Amino acid sequence: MDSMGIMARKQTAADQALRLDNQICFAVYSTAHAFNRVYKPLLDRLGLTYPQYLVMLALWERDDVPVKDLGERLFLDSGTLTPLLKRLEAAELIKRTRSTEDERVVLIALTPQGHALREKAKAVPQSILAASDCTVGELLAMKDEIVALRDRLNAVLGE
Amino acid sequence: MDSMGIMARKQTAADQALRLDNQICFAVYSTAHAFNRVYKPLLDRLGLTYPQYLVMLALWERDDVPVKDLGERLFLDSGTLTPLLKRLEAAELIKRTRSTEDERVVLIALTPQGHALREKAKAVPQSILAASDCTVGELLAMKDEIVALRDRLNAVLGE
DNA sequence: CTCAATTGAATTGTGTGCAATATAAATTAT
DNA sequence: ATAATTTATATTGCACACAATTCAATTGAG
Repeated sequence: MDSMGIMARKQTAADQALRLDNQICFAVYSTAHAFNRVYKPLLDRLGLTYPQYLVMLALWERDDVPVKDLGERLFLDSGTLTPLLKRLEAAELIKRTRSTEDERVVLIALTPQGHALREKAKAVPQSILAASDCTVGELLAMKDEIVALRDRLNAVLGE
Repeated sequence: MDSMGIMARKQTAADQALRLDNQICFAVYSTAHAFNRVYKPLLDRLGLTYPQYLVMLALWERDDVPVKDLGERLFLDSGTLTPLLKRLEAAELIKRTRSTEDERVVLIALTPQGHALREKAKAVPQSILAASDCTVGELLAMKDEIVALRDRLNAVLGE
């Protein structure tokens, strides 16, 4: 109790930094969850989870790619992607085939159903935009800032 | 192939919105993971995972609270918190006791070790700040924007 | 006062996320 | 050409995250 009294008198910068409200990181973390919850009912209709949706977005842009490529684009590793991709294959949205050129490589290709799902997915971003209650311009500006932050963090991780 | 040719000619707004790079949501999602990876080595020294660290931050601010309270502050439910809190109890950082007033309520209190860990944790925010390579002002501004977005998303979820 | 409805935690089941390890294929170095 | 190293994916184990369910305790309407 004595030390608490002393602490209360000198609130250091370190103390302030430990406040939950001050942490950008918690802001990002909790916003990611909020997005996930908004996406859930929309993606349920497509039979996808949010990470699966991200994989499909990546594949709709470029198809017939190694797992490695997908991992680099989504910042995910094989421990995450392998089971996820097996579920997408079980749902017959993708096909996994080992490359003949390099037997280590597994190529991910969309099935006709996988391609077709893109049309149903087109409605999703609009609903998200509505839920965010922002203009496209505001969201894009914020996105650019966040991506810049992410890239700096990833740069530190790569030594 | 024919339909692809037609698609290429008329790139609609819906097509653009499905691009991975354009999704603020992916920006938030991937930044949360990047933060997690930066935090990992720092929190390993405290013996905490990132969600456990968030719980400790919350408890360092206010102690002796029901699980429900923690859940509301962190946007997490009992399915996530119950096992996490059991691990913190096993690590002797917190104590879980059923309230005598309302037997349904489980109160979470810090142990002396739990309180003590706060001192070691003070170094963490500084390291994160350094990794983010931003000024405090920039981070706070970005944090406020992201929190505003999160709150709007959560508002939609609450009907 | 009583019994149905509500509430707070815990449990169960599914799906990430990642570290650590394993394995097989390809590359390089000798 | 063969051993050592590197590379791409898979596996295992642990820790979230959340929907759905369960269960006990409390509240509230009649």
